[in-house]
Amino acid sequence: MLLALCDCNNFFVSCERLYRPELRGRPVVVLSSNDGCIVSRSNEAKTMGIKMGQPYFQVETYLRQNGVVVCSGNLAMYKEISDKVMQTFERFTDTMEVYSIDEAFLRFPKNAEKNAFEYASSIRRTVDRLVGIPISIGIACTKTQAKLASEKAKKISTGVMEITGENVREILDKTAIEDIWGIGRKTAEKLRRYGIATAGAFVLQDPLWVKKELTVRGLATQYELQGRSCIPLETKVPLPKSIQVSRTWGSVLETFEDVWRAMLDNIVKAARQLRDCGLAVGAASVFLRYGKRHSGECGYFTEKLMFKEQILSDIELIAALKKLVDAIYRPGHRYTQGGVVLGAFTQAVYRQRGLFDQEDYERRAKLENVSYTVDAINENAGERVVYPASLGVKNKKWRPNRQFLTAKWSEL
DNA sequence: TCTGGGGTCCTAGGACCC
DNA sequence: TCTGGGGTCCTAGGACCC
Repeated sequence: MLLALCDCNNFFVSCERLYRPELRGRPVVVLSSNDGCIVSRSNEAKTMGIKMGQPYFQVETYLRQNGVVVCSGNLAMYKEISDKVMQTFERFTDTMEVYSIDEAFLRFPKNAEKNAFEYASSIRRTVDRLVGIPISIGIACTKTQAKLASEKAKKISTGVMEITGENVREILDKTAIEDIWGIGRKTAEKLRRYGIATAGAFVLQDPLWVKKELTVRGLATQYELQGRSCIPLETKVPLPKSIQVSRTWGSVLETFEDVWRAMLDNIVKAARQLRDCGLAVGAASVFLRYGKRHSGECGYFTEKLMFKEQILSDIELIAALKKLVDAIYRPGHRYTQGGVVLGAFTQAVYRQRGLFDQEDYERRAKLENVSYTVDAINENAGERVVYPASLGVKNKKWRPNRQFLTAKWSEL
């Protein structure tokens, strides 16, 4: 079995360049929500030493002085482009796992295994022609090896790298332990303390020791690097176990009215996701964060609620969570961020119906129909045209900042 | 003035059960 | 003097991923 990890190069920057071809060849960075941190960099920007995750305000002057183009993140746009990339991948396999917005694992068809390199090259050409996004491809027999191969592929001109029985040894010996998928900062530090600095040294360790020190997941990583597949391809999109929507707001909020409006926007977004997944929610929590997170006094309030019966309509969810937000809100704080987390799901169609509540049941069904209808209208319109009046029409000062937005929705 | 947002899985420890 | 063995469920915290 042969797996390929297809990974879009500098994905968000590449998306921006689709709409602004004049940015090709220039240093470009894309910012996270609220123009907070750098989350994508062009190769030119990487060469200049700009770091992933760097706070924008720290490098603002440097970027301006050095002609780096700055873009506010536009996740809705990137998702549309991602969908087109994934659709293109589907031409090349019937067994694929969409791993993230810019990556997918593809199982190569049997007849492609002999000419894997050529097959991968044709995937690259096709995606470039049909979508215009550059990709790198790593080929191997396990996911962990394929991830590693794709990292190596990014550094060579062909954009394709295959790990085989012949070259695996040499590649692992040249790979720092922290560059392995599944080995994070803490684990890498620990392994280095034991004198294990490369992937090549890691695979030689006693599996029992690895399991004891790094748990079963570290063991899986070790096996995968050795070529034993332990992490299966997840071809079906799993239903989420929780849905979280939170935002750092564009300005500090202090009154309950402001905070509630901002939270309402999060709740409506979360509820829409819930219904899109065909789920109903059994428990929810809200949180409010105040103060400056990285200096001075700060903290957060949070509270959780279990529903007697699982619900999914905006109206019911809003009513329940307003009480919760009311319970955690305390005047006199400078609120900067808030969010909602939904959990304890069941599939909406399989919900248990209460025994003694015919009237409630009918009322609930009506509210749910309202929500489904509103979803359909908004889906059709391509954006949110129907929403709770209490959200307000103007004065949305909680909206995250997006100073450098490339395109407005209407122009896409 | 200013540092994102959204997930998953694993483990340990406590409560509780027989 | 001395106090078993086995299990489940829940939660918090840690670690990892994009």
